[in-house]
Amino acid sequence: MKWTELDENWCPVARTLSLVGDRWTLLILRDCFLGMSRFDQFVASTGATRHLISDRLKRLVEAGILEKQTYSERPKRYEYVLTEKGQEFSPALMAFRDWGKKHLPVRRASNA
Amino acid sequence: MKWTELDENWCPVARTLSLVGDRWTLLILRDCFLGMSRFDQFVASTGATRHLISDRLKRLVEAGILEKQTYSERPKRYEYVLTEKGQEFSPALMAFRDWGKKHLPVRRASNA
DNA sequence: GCACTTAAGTTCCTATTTGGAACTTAGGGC
DNA sequence: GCCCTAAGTTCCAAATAGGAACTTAAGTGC
Repeated sequence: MKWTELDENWCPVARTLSLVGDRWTLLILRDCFLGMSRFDQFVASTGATRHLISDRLKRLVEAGILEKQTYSERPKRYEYVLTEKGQEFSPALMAFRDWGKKHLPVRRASNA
Repeated sequence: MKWTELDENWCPVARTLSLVGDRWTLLILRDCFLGMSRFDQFVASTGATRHLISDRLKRLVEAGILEKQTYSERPKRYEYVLTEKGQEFSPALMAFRDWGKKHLPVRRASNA
């Protein structure tokens, strides 16, 4: 089964995963909650390839989780902002954050 | 960047994703919360290949999220159960479920 | 008015992962 | 013996991801 086929699954968790069940997608959403909105910010922050960021942003816009807005007409420049639907994803990221803080502490002292 | 390189990231969300930021991994966890524990159950329920299930179960056990237990000595048979660390992942799945129920309703009447 | 820089992508090619089906191992049931 | 179950593993083709360079449309300095 392909993961995109999960979109009509009986289970709401599976349907959610068909949209965001992907490491880079979730990292992009994390960045949005941290206030980022531009292509190159996502590339730099996630460490994913431009290719991947491009693809994932498209999916997120199609899904109505992000909205592509023009912030400069000449030259044409865009940014991606969370829709209300996207905003409502925050409890999931909070849960990930809390679990990570508790169960996956960084072993290095203070490097970053 | 490979996703496994996220494990020492400064961000707890990223570190969490390095373990479970994968559609099949999260579906396996969902199944665990639904009471499933056996290899073939995961295969049937998720629709992933045996190959993938095998790989993801290994990772989850290594990460201490699932525990591999013998439920039959002869023939050797195993099952996978959530550790406490794994149990504590439930808020994240709840958040996914709630978001999916609200924003991704199934369009078909009642097929499954 | 040419070279350099920025932002947002796209393209190309290689490398890694995934998908699908068959095979394996160790018994049990008839 | 022959088929069945459970938990994997193996093999090969297909899809996806990684890396780096290229594109487009300006703006900046000189």
